[in-house]
Amino acid sequence: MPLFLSTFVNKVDRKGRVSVPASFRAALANGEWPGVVLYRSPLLPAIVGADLAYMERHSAEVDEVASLSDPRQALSASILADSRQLAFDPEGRILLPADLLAHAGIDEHAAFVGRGKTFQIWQPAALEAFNAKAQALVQKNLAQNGGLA
Amino acid sequence: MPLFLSTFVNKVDRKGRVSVPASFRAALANGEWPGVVLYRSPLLPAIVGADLAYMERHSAEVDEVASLSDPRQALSASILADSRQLAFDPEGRILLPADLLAHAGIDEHAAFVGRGKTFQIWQPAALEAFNAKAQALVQKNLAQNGGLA
DNA sequence: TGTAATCCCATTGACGCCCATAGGTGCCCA
DNA sequence: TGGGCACCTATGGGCGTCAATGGGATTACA
Repeated sequence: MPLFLSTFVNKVDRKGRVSVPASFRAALANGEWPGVVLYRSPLLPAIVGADLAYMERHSAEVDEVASLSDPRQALSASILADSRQLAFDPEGRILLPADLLAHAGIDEHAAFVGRGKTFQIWQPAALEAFNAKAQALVQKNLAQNGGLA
Repeated sequence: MPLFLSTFVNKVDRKGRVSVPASFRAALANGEWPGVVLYRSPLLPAIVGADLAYMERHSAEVDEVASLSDPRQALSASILADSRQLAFDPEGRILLPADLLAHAGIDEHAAFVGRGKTFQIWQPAALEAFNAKAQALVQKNLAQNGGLA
């Protein structure tokens, strides 16, 4: 099981290529296949990254019939359909598809954000705004509960 | 076990041929036989694609006697009866039978949709409509549960 | 003998591979 | 303990290869 930590901002070159942070590559390398799976987050303006094993778990949930009635299956199915398998080039880069770039609003730079078993790719400014909101929410919650983190 | 991911739209040429996406061909190649099995989806206006091993699993469910009383067996039996085995041509294309095309309403373009252990072939506009509905269902559910995907 | 399916060849455009450079960091050795 | 060096990561660009597509020719079947 991979573990994605920390945040890295890398450049998107003219061809749409980005270096995947070396530590993320190392986490992905545990699997059999040298690459990553990406799909558009259903709720956020971000791209989600995971390894093949993660997709296989989704695959196990999708069954011949159901799907339409069961929201959980519908989610897994739509993720499978939306995802793409991207291999690393010899330098550890991937080519980001145009529609994924559009979904996240990414142009010059891409921010890789570790989220544990998966990671996300954001447009840096959008990430900053999202983080600020998340911060505020956390602060408010801690104040209410008097918790010390 | 193959893993079909992502969505690809390919052209149907004048002769009724379509290129099967290279990554799907790779997933199918794990099996012994260079081709694919197709049948009409019982629920959706789409064609279902799978490998031979998948059909063998259906075959195992169907018993000489029973069938009609058990809905699951009945489904497997009808799928086996409706399915056909199509070989790739040297370029990796298949010739889509006319009745399958009619069932899915496919004319100019065919959308190959990964669903994990199987895939589907749709008429692109119909797929878009279906995806929109599935999206709405997913959104509603995620919003309610506060999940972050 | 006509219709249809399969094979073969050609084209093109995208993608993956190779090379080269730079900057930064950590390591080794004096 | 300080300096120098080597490696690794991130980046840019040119080129070859393969996937997708079109069309013609040959073969198989009715």
